[in-house]
Amino acid sequence: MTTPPAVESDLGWALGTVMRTYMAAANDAVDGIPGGPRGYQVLAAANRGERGSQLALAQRLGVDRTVMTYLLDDLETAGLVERRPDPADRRARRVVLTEAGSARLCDVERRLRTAEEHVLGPLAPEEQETLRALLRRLATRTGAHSADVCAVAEEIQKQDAAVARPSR
Amino acid sequence: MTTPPAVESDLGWALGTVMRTYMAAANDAVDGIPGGPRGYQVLAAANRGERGSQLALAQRLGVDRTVMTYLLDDLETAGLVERRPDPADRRARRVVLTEAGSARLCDVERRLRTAEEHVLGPLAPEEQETLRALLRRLATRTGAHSADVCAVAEEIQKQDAAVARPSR
DNA sequence: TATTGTTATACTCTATAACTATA
DNA sequence: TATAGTTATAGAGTATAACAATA
Repeated sequence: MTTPPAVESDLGWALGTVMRTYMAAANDAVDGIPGGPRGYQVLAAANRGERGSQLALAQRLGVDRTVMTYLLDDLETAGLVERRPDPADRRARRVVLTEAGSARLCDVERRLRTAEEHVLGPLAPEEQETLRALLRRLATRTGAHSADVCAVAEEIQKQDAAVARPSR
Repeated sequence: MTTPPAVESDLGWALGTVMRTYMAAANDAVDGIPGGPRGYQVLAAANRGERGSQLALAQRLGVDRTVMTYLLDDLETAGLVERRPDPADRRARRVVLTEAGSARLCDVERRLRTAEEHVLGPLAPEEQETLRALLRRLATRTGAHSADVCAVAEEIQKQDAAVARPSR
């Protein structure tokens, strides 16, 4: 009835707050890049030579494929990327970095490193590395089979049933 | 010129991916609550008895104060909270939980715990606790003086100058 | 004059559906 | 028939500005 034991790890609030702080810093760092942080991530993917389709790229960034079209339109207009026909599949396009895009990416990555250091600033260096590693593992794992939402829903319903039965 | 050393800790991508995964699970868990995850956080704040203004609450959640109005409208319509006049300041309103709101909050918190466990599932128990602790510290710290964006911008400009000078 | 909260309006972002061209 | 990509339209979410009440 009083304050409950400590339900308050409040992962949601912490994640959201850190995310907002990071987004504010990142938005500042990628200022001028069409599409903001996402535009940067497209540039980074193109630089890595990831030759997946636009669809695959969109899924990795967690956006709709139509959004990717607009994003690439803007990046192409800005002269940072080019869409070239894929010789293997004439439906698909390959996204490649222009020289200007490459230079811009290099510049932005430096700014982003600075921004990240500020966001993680409150933690000790080894703690920063721990956090990065944990988040990275979580992201790659959950990214792999991202449709576990169904499993969660099922388990919740099971619990609902279990709770509804005895205590009422 | 080749792949750079390892700029690829890619904090931004990892944070974004984990955030999306969590949001998907949380949206499911708070299904039915007006305003979704934010509605829940308002309930949780009200339950804690945080008697700050709507404005303060909005800032904590990182939303505009006008959004808070709509959010509270919906929560009040659903009979989960009430707006009562603040005796100390007749401009302000106090947000208090109704009995139904309290019950609903209890239910949702159980669902959220389950969802969180699934999101953090890929990590070992002690790693989960480490991640929670690190995020919490980061959130409270950065939340405290959240306007450090200016400091970041300044430092970036300094670096821009330093980079532009010698290598060009 | 500054601040809390509300309302109305406008804008941005995103998804939906329909279309073209390839496979 | 199914898929990659584009386009147009509609919708949700959000911010902006103007307002009333109070400090």
